[in-house]
Amino acid sequence: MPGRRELNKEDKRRRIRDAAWSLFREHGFDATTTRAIAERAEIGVGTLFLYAPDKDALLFSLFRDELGDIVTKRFARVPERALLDQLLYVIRGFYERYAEDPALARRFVPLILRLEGDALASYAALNADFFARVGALVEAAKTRGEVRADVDGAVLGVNVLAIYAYFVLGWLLGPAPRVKDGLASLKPALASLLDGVRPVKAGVSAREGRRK
Amino acid sequence: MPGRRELNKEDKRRRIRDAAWSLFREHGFDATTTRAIAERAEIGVGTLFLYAPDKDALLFSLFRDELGDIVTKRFARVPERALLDQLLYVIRGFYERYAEDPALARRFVPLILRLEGDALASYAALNADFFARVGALVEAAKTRGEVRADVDGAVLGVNVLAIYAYFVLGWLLGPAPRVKDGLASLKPALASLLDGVRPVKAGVSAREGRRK
DNA sequence: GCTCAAATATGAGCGCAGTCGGTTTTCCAG
DNA sequence: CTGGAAAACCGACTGCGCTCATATTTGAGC
Repeated sequence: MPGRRELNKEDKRRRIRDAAWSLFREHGFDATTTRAIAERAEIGVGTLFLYAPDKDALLFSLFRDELGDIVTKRFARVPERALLDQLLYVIRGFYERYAEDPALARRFVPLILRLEGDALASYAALNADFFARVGALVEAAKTRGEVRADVDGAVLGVNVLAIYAYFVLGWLLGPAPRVKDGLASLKPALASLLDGVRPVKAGVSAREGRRK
Repeated sequence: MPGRRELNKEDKRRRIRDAAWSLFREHGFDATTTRAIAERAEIGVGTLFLYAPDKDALLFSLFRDELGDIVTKRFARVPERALLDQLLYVIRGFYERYAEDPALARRFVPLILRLEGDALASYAALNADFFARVGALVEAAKTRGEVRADVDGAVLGVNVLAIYAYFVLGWLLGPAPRVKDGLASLKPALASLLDGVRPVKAGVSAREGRRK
């Protein structure tokens, strides 16, 4: 049962998030001062740093929360189609979000490589959730006969994320990333990964089977 | 013919490099102030920023130069053995260097994702040089019959770097990276990549051929 | 050797992120 | 309702990265 204290904190958290997103969008990450964020959120500077250990961590948590929401929402509405299409449906959510704020996204991604302690743990949890959900899709695909029964869903999840990460990185670092282009280059790579786990029909290799 | 002006600049560059490495090693990147670097290099703070656009760029250029040297030196002494061993000989140079300063290396790697302008160009040049040298090794391996004649050496170079990057990243982000562990996990991945380009002997697949 | 413009060097100063000792708000036991 | 402890908040302050107006050094032309 949340008391006044917890409600106030929740409200401040919301105001900080809104203030930070709007200012980062208006002026960019570097040109936005922590004072300006505090002012728009109607709190003192000192208070801001009670809610985020530093400015980088603030940006990181903004994106991490949204990516978490995207995972939840997209997996809840996964289309009843082939595994590849299901994966692309989820991943499209990431691409669309990044494309909304490409400059901020470019600032966000390198932060992942510098995570430590709690922030690392929270990101790892997000990743683990993603793996598990991909694993569930893979299991369902097995019952449909799209994937060999002996494939480990969790391992496949890791591979999917690795390939996604590699492509989204190249896409983000390039000039003016467009969702369409990003998905177009990712799709064949994922398709090739999934080809490797398709059940092999007698006398026909997985790759040839797909071409039919 | 270098005049006094050029000699002075070269000397300052050297002093800055030495001062920065020693201080970064002693106190870490964040705890080292630009004032301290300038003082140990016996120059003014303002002068330091004539030689590096900012503190991050300074760390970046230190590592980039050393990695460039490693590429040159290691490729000059590549052993006359199988392609995989040659690649691992070169890459071991990177692992050993990173292992010397793991904390600084962790700070360095994310900087690569934020490169722009001249710094990006200089890093791209380093990469291109690496690809070309790997390409030369691949060509030599072709004449020895280790690699199929139709394989594009440059493309293989890109793949080698991609796999290396993936593994070195995971290794660096883990606790207390040891050279032995890093190479042990990288080796099978590279071996698998090279298996894919081995000449196929009649009636024996590349992978089975390797197992003999 | 002297002159002077261009190149190079300098450190006081500025704006920022982040801290910390003091203040206010919240909660609950009595 | 009240006392007081704990939690939350605050903004003046600190120390840092980086700038820029000024000073110094260099070397070509004479």
